[in-house]
Amino acid sequence: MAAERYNAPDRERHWQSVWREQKTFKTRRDPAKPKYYVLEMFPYPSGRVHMGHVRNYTMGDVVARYKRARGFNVLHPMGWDAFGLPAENAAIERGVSPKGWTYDNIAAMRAQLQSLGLSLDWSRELATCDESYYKQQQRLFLDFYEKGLVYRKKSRVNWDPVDNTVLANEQVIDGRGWRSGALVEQRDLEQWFFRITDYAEDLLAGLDTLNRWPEKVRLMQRNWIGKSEGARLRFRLEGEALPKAHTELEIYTTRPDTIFGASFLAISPQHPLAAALAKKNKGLREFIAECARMGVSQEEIDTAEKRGFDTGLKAAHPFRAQTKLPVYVANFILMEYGTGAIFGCPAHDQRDLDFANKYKLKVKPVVIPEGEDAKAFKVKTEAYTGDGRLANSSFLDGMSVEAAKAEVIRRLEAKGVGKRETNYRLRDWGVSRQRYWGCPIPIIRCPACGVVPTPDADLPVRLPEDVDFSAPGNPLDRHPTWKHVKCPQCGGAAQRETDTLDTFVDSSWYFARFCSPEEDARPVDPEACDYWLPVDQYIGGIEHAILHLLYSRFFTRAMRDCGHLNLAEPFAGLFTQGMVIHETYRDGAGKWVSPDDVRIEGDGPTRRALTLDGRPVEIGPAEKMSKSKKNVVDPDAFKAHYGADTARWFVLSDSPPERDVLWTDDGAQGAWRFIQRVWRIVDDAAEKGAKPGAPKPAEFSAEAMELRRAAHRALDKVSRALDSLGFNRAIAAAYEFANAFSPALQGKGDASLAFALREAAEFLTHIINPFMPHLGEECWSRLGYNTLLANAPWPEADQALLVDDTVTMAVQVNGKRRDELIIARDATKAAIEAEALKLASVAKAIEGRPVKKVIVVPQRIVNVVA
RNA sequence: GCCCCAAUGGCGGAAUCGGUAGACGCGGCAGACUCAAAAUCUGUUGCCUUCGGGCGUGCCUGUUCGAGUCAGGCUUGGGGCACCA
Repeated sequence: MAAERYNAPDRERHWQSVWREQKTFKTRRDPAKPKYYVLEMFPYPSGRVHMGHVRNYTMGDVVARYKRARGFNVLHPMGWDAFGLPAENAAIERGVSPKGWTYDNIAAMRAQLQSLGLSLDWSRELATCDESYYKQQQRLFLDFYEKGLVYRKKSRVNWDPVDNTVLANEQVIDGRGWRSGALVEQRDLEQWFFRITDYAEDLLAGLDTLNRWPEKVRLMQRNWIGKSEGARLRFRLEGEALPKAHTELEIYTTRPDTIFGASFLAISPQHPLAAALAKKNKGLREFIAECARMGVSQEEIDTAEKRGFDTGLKAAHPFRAQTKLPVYVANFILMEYGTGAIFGCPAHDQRDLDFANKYKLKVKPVVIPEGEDAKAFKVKTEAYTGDGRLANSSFLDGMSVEAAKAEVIRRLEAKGVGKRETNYRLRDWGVSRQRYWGCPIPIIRCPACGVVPTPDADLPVRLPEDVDFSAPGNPLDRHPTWKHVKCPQCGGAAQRETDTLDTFVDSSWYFARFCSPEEDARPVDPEACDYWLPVDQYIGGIEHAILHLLYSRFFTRAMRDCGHLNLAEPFAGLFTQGMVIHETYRDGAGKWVSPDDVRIEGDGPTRRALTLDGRPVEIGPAEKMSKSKKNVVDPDAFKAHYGADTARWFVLSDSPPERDVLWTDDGAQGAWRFIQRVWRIVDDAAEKGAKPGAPKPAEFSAEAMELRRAAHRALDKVSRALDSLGFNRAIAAAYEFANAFSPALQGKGDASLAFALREAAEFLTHIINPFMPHLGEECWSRLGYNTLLANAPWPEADQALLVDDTVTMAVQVNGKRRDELIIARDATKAAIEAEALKLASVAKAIEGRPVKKVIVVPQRIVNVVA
């Protein structure tokens, strides 16, 4: 009887309802089983699931289902990164409430994700905008405050004039806001900060332990933390204009060895000394104002000239008091790094050299490259930053750079004018946002008592829902009553903090909350976290390599230090997945055209695209699917026709998961054909094969043996591929295995073949199941089981069946392949050599020359050297 | 400018250790089934060739019996950081 076509959409609805009714994926703590926590970065509830989501969540689901079959107690939860600007923009543009808009989107996306058949424990679902979630986040904020990890300071901030909010340094990309793309301005504002810099060294050292993270991400974090080792030292200042409070100037350098090459000092325009001097110096005032106007865009920084203003002050060299160095205010010195002041050594630093050349300052080489003469070595326009020997440097002469650094620091410390210091590029994390749709900062400011934490009994500090978005700025600040409260300490009139927390705070601990989402008395249940954490496999986009992953690492440490958790690193394994891309199309007028409105004709060089009514379309490069370029394939429409399994299978086939995958209609068709093929194979094998639990025959026919070998080999290959997240390789092995069924299904086998057919069909079902779980259940059922495949253990491959009795070895002559040799697996080297030399093809290639040597690598290769 | 990664047929990509390059998929070609189409199945598919063979993993050197894989030097593409002292 011919199999009916597999009706994917229908069967998928069926199996999803079975899983839901049986609560198949509800997870409980079970100390008897090894745990495995697999997590995909939770989505922002934009309202629609796109193919990128499908790929991301399918990867996690394959891992979750595979580990589950392998006997692990798997935690695989889902939630929503639900605070953020789009909800406010929707409120402004369409007059809807941010809360209503967000929860509607969540409902829509939940339904879409559920139709993908993901093995998620939906009972743990959370949204960061849930009161139950942000209540705990407010507790954490206050715990951090208590612990000294939160502080308030007036600071120069990155202000996004489009989104009307402050951005963290991490959120400024090329001088523009990461969301709005607007040119970022500098403003002075009172802001809340997390002391992430307290953990700079620990965050850096911890990277070395993360051996299941991509090296690329670790490197990016290492660079971001930006450790540099050097020295801080004080110069005595003199000069008529010298303000009383500034008789000394502290600078930071990573090259203390070049101290004798110093020819000037330079301070930032924002340095307190500059401000003090400017009070009595109009020219300097103007210079500083000019520097402040300088843009922060990439282009402006690149083209900006090194400029300085001579303050007239002189600084005494710490080791040569008679040497007086001029002190400049210079536009290239950052107040935020080191001490906001440097000594300039033009010979060995390019910026210092450019500056010195402009202002005709001395350029004295003090590090001489190997093989150069100290007297003859000159630096003109290229600074020498390499290694060498010290010269023109008093007590340092002849030393290596390393030795000189140590010696200078030793002497500075002995004189009490300097010390060794390590600096980090990493700055504290500014978390205040002047926005409505975020977690309120649970702080009250009282004119009498100052900063007062909101008492625990008053948490959560709820967001008011009667807010007005008609004017720009923060609706919380404008709200008639919300911010007015009584001071919890003195009872007097006080005000709430009206800023909300950066949404990156929300995503910095959600992975821990998933371990005990019902917990109300505290942010997390430490016992639950001890069992589930760390996340064993975290999966998400490379775009979070720095921000989210660094913040989460910081949060885990801070939570540990507040007694909530017992670990430092939240994510033991990290995988960054590639995007789903699609060709782009444009019509004659240059307008983007959707793939749905394009017909492709021809192939290779003659391949061309036309609109449905026959007008020519230009084919552009494959790019990330985006609405603006119209190159999107809608998962819902695709699923309705081909089912979720087809989409799941296709987005993981072809390309390695860390790389982009190109969506093509032909490729998707291929996945669809394969689903039908698996169904036919299993249906056929269920018909012709043995019944479930049939005894294993004592003898197998050659045909049966071949199928069994293919089955066990495929199982082994897929298992190993999945262990290393090689989804595309696992899929290739599945295809290869499916190809092996043909001979067995065509012939009229004996009982041993019937057994082999059942075994192979079961293996195929197990193998495809993590990718196509609905088809998996359908096949499992067709094979005669009334249990769920989702609960069935992964089969074990029989090692004895993985190897053949004979092997095919390549035979080379002088490194060139000339022939093959089929020989017993356990043949001795001598036997292999003898057989190889008997080959006519070998004799021919040798052309009568004497054989000098024969290299035999058993089971692999023979190389005859003549 | 500094740092990192990649490059394999018409296309996406395979190739635990240095050991038969091109698994698997897509596309192409040929055939079977069919009145025909769809669907399915079978075979074939790196390039050149005087049919002996020759050449092939971005380019050039090197190490080795043997290099996609290791080393040195380039080229091109992608990514990260960037006035960080």
